[in-house]
Amino acid sequence: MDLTARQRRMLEFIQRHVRETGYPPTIREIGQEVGISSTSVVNYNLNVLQEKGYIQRTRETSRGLRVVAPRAGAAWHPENEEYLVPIAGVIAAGEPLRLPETDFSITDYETIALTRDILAPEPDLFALKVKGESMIDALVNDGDIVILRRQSNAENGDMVAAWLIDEGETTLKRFYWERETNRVRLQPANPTMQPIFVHPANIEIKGKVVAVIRQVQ
Amino acid sequence: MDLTARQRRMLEFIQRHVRETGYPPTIREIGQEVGISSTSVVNYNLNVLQEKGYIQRTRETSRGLRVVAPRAGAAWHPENEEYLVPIAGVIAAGEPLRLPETDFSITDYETIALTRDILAPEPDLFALKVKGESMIDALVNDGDIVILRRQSNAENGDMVAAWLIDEGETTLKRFYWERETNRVRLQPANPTMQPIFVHPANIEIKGKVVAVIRQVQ
DNA sequence: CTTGACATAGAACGTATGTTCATGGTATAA
DNA sequence: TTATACCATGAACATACGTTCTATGTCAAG
Repeated sequence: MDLTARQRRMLEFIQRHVRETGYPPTIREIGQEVGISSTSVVNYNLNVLQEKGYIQRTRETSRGLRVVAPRAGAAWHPENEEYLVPIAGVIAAGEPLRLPETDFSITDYETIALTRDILAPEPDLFALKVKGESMIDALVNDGDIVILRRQSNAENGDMVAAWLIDEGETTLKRFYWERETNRVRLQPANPTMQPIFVHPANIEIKGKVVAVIRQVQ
Repeated sequence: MDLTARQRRMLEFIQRHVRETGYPPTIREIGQEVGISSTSVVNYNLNVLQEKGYIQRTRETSRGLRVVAPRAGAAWHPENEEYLVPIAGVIAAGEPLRLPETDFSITDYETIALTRDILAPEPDLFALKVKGESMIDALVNDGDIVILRRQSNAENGDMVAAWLIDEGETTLKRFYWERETNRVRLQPANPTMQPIFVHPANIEIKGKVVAVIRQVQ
């Protein structure tokens, strides 16, 4: 499912052209940029890009192109600065955090649009809606939306969404591995609250929190 | 510098078309949408729109259109979903909240771009950066960005930014006026914390909190 | 070697689409 | 009234642009 160098250049040029002019390039413009003299070759490669899911085409329509989600996670709207993050589900203290095994694409989920001012776009972003008031110690309340980067490990100080296996609990805390005692300290964001300590084998990290959005009332 | 109803519909259709398909419409597509049978009329009105600064055109280019900002200082660019909110300053417990007397424009301040998914755009929105950990009872921490609507009154249940005159303190709390005792209860968002009670004359409401954005780490 | 899948080139074709022109209606001001 | 600016119509035209067809080259599998 990989792209050839040519196809990658074509894809990047299409995105750049849309960003700079406001409309997609023609077959001939793409050919000129990438160094293809034949329109049929460009057309052929555009069809390949479409089959691989990178673009959508509209038949017999000039500039009938659009770049769609190139891969799972965050996806750009080429025409503007904002981008989409899939809302993968709900996070609640008592429930396991069930995420799709494979990469999930924005086409399968509700999404929330973010801007670069809020968070730099990157692959593997997803969002969760908070249910219940159990995350208040992380300064996160019912209804808040947390944006996470999918990863299964963490560095000290990261705010992570983790599943505590023995307790059967999902939690949002700052992660600190204490080497000397080989235990993990999970520190609430609220400095007035006490940390909890768990064994490294008892924790399953689901992702790193990179932003929180609260819509008041 | 005003637009006719037709021109406004054309502009809106162009924006919608770009948003939905990824490329601008043709002259004929615009005509069909707006109810103009003649391509020259559409062309004529497109030129008017261009002269008035609402769009840019590229000659002899199919779909060579782009919607641009209708005028400098406008709060949002019609071609994308995002819009700008001025960051008016800093909010901290110990400091008075000094806001400009007159309406302030985004040209005079740093801004943060938001999307409609986060908050519906409206006039009189502004943002404040939180300094210090004194607002933790409102589930707002150092570095968070709160989005407010400028208003000097509040309804019961609103989360407001208020200045407590006697105490010389700024605070973020939910506002409840208790008619029987004629006092105002300011309720922390964190349900484990206790409310405070103030006399109505002792409170100066600066705005209503409509969203909170946290960039973690 | 032959076969077939894949990538490329060039040219011819049809149509989608912007441009232009001749014409006319409706206002408002002189 | 006449003049003028503005807004609209429909048709003809030129070309920008997607589609298709034939031909060629490469490479791995049989």
